[in-house]
Amino acid sequence: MDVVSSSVWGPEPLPRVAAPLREQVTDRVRAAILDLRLRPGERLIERELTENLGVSRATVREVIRQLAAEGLVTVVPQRGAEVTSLSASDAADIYEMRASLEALAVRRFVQRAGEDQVRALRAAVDEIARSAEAAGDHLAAKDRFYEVLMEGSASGPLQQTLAGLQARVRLLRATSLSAPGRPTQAAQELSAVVDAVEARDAEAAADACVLHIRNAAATATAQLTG
Amino acid sequence: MDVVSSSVWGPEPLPRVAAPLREQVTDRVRAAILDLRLRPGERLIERELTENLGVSRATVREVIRQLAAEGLVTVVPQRGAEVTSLSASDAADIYEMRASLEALAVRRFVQRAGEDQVRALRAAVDEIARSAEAAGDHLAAKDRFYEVLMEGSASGPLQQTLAGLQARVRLLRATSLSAPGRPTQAAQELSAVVDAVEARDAEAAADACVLHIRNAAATATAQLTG
DNA sequence: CATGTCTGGCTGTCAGACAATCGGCAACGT
DNA sequence: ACGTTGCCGATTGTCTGACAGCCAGACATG
Repeated sequence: MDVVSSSVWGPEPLPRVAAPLREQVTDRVRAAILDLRLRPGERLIERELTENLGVSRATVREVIRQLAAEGLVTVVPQRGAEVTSLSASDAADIYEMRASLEALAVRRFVQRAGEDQVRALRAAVDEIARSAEAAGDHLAAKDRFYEVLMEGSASGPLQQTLAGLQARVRLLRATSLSAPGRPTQAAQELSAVVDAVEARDAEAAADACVLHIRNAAATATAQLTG
Repeated sequence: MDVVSSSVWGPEPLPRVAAPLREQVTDRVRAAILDLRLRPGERLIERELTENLGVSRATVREVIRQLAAEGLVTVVPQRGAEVTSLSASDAADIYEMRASLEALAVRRFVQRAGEDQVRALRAAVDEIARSAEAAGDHLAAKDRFYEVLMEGSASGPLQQTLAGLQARVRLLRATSLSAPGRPTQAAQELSAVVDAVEARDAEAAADACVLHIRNAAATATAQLTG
């Protein structure tokens, strides 16, 4: 057998150490939007970005196109880009899609994930519960949960789409979500999902997942329309 | 009342006569990909595009980012863009997502569409059946069907996502899909969907829709793996 | 035959420039 | 005082030209 084969160097074509500048910039701006350092409705002026990021306008424009395609910014012709602010009906759309697609992802997780991945999922949900009581980093905990879920279930297109939906949901946090007591309830709902996963019951897991997102959507839209 | 109000100029904010150059170019390239004049795997060289389309490289690059985000082209760092060629598992992913999301759209169509829209849907499916027998323009007929469906059901994000999935499915046509007799069967399946819609039975319609896409996926993957 | 080396073809990124367009503001006439 | 009109600055849309860096394949070499 060839000396340079197998998994000596790790599989696959090298993690591409130095990402293209354009992607680094994209990540930074996306992070700024998701952290609400750039608030929905706020305009993104090309010249400002070139200055603050130290890249040329051409690069900035490519980045904006990228984020626009992800739905995080909206470009108004002849006026430029601004951080997307979602309408109530957009929000409803997004939550419905998430319900459908995450149910799909969960079903797959049940079918394809190994024991260790299930344990990791349980650990993640425990972490969420803990951060719901004490004031831990709730956000990071939830991210961790979805990270495990995705790794064990989604490939390619599904993962990409779900990531996009998650990101859009975060935009809604601008209008402060999470009613009192919601975090704890959310943790319980997710725990129910993992219960079903551990029992290897795909349909029950999917249903629990749908329920969770429906509830999340309910409190969200309550805030939006209220 | 204001002289310049009402429907003298037609309603709504003007169909935007002159779209930004970048969008015209995007549409053209996308069309070329969807018509398979650019085949999956084919490289898109920036200089060639600038010459053939008569626009600058900067513009071409923005267009490429856009199409990359839509999943129609894949950019390999330091090598450039090529028309996406889908793996079997990608295809499976996409069909599963379509099943989930179109079921969603159909449910909504039942709830929200008016009688005239239901009639339009029936007309569209009849047209598909006709073009399945005689060698009519099968493609256009199916497009028409989805056009009606989308108009009556989807708003914003859902519509955009589904359009993206449809487009990706078309990429698979490169590896010639449609087994013998498939078009006729597809027409029957879609007819079943409309039957349920006419009966205003949302769940039945959604189920019929899922069935249709599962069958489409089956013949598609049969071709891909075989 | 295996190993270096070179070179052309592209991409990644930049700077600078110019026209077209939008939005607001101020001058204007009534 | 108030609605119009016309102008100006701020920004986007697009083009040109340039240069470094990377990749693959041709070529030369031992």
